[in-house]
Amino acid sequence: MKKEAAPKTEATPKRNKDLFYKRQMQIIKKATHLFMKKGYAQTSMREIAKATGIDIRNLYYFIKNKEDILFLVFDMLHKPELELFEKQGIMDIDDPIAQLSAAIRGLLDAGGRNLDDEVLLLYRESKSLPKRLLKNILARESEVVSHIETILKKGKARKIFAVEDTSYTANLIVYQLCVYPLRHWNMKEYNREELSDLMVKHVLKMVLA
Amino acid sequence: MKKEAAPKTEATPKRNKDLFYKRQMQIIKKATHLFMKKGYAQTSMREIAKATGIDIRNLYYFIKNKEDILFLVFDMLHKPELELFEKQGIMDIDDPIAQLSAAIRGLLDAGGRNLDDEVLLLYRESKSLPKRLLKNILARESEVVSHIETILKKGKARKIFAVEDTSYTANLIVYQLCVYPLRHWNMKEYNREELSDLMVKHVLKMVLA
DNA sequence: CTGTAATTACAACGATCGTTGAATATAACG
DNA sequence: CGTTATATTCAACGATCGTTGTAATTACAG
Repeated sequence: MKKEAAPKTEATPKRNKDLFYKRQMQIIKKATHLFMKKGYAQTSMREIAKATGIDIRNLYYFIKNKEDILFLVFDMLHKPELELFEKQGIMDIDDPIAQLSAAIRGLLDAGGRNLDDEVLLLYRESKSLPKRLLKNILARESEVVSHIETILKKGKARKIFAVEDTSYTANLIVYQLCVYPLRHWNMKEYNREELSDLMVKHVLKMVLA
Repeated sequence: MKKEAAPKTEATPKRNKDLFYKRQMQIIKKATHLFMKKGYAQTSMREIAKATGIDIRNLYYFIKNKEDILFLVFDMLHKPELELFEKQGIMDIDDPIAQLSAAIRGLLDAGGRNLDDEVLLLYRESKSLPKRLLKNILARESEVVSHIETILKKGKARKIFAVEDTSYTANLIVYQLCVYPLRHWNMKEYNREELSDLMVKHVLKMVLA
């Protein structure tokens, strides 16, 4: 409402960066947990301060403001998903079926056991971010979708997959990975591994020629 | 935090009920619009008052408190979905394929053009409801899932559908109906009708033997 | 017309929110 | 050691939040 500055935290210490970013990460992690549990708007800065053991006024030395925390949280949550495609060798797998399966399993395990509520957080709190930052976040997610679409196109070209609209289906696949966090109330019966298998099967049935 | 009373609005006028519920509905509709646009926590009672033209203190004559409004909003949004199965003849269709297709198209058109953001609201703000009310809301949604599962089971018995876990797939189908509202940023290319067709095709491909 | 119930008009409460500045202590460098 | 950069300690601000009670007014019943 008041200022709309850069997402960067104002203080940029030149020496001993480690400690600064360590504290920042400490804040982000605690905030993530609180945001997931109570929601962004329902979590006060005082709660974050208490959870981290850092005084409220001190908090503002490490982060710019509350919105900045939310942005940093999203930033952290999406990192593993992108690294999956960039650093790990998924895009190098030749067989489209094996590649798609690996991508799905990889994305499901990307955030460890966290992914569950993390994605929910993204969908839930995206309206709390200013448009500029939201676009930044969503652009990252679009990258993931693009990677999936690339796999689909290759499979389609080899006549292994039969998908009408690769963009739509890629979106649907990424979207499906969040069924559990978003609909946990109806799906308590499955554990992570069962769910992985079910998803791979469903997706393959959906795209196979 | 303070009281946890019944979800019913305290005042129950005996005569001239119409006007009372008319005002209540007026509040709910405006609130729905505000909640969808800004989010529940970010919408103040004063904004609702201003939007309806009713004084803040008078608002509390028609509704119990802010949470009550959110509950009534959800209550209103889910009504068309349930009526689709109960009042309309979808459950009477014999052919599972035609029945499933009709159910999907019906659910997509249930809320008219509203459905889009309405579902987003449910997923986004469910944590703002106390557990008791949340369970009530989710139970309604489970009814929809149950109806879908019934259709799937019939098709499976007739060997028209091939689904491993009807419960999971039913959840997945209902879930898929909300792709657009939840991922609108990536899917601006499709209009409602195109999306209807795509969904029916995808779902059928997913369940057909 | 009279009495009763439904609605509106009206202001103030305590609580909590996000945010800020200055003075002091600690650690790193020459 | 002395200087400089980094980190911690501390209290108070204005703003907005959700909520409440009572008295005056309207609409309807007999």
